[in-house]
Amino acid sequence: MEKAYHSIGELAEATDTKVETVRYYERIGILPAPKRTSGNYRAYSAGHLARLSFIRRARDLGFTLDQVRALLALADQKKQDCGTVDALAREHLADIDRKISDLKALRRELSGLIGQCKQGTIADCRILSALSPR
Amino acid sequence: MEKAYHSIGELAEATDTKVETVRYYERIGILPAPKRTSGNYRAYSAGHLARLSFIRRARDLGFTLDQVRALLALADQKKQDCGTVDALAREHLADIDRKISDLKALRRELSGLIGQCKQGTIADCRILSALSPR
DNA sequence: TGTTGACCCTGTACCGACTACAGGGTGCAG
DNA sequence: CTGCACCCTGTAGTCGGTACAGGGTCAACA
Repeated sequence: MEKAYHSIGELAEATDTKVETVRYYERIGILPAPKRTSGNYRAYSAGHLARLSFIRRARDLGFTLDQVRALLALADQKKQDCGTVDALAREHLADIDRKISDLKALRRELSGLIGQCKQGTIADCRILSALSPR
Repeated sequence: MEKAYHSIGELAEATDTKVETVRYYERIGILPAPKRTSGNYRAYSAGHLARLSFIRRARDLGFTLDQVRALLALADQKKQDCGTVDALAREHLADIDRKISDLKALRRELSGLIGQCKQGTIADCRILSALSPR
């Protein structure tokens, strides 16, 4: 049988989170405060583990904590249609696409600059002049 | 003839920066404090404009303020070989490549989830279950 | 039984790179 | 001379944590 409760350290390790971060999530109200042991240690249930896993995974996917809050709120009130969730994800995908194309533009620009300074002095460094006011 | 001095608002507009950000740059010592008018307004020279343009452009390209500081220090002490600058840029390019591939992986994952929830209820939403503990 | 040492507690301050006021002063046009 | 846009300083807030300081708890081992 599974252990009924987990310490904060176990929870943190299981979800690849720092202990301080778990406490931070509790403080900002995204992870409910668990029961305490007689020694005042936090005692987390499987539900806490599930919720923290959800939060971490969504964070890994780049959702902000506010978006995670929204997703959790939706998940909590079941029986609604999940178009809202889909819309949230689509919006997020559009953000990601924007970032990717920005980074690609940046990459092109920067890689064009590299390797042009092999023996020059700062005075005629192409990277610095590319960054200088046009 | 060009105007000799610029107000903080003009400088900000010319470099697409917020006025508060310009003051912030001065406070952290990356943009030198300009002369003041009799009314205690900041009066920026063309040199300030050039330096701020440099900072903003480097920031747009994703350099941190610390990296910008390093670039400015190099640019200031001319006549050195610019291999250092080149190395800094190469390092940065590697960062960009990492970011791009991370985002692409994320994109794949997220776009696989989207569009699977057309008529379901939250109870069987694939996005939510993909986020739930495995 | 006593003492290590790993873990836990609270509270607060800090990070980067800004952003947003509050509460006041300046400068110019009508 | 009044109104308004702009400027000043100083401080606090944003996001998502991270890093202590200064203590308490617990289990194992001598």
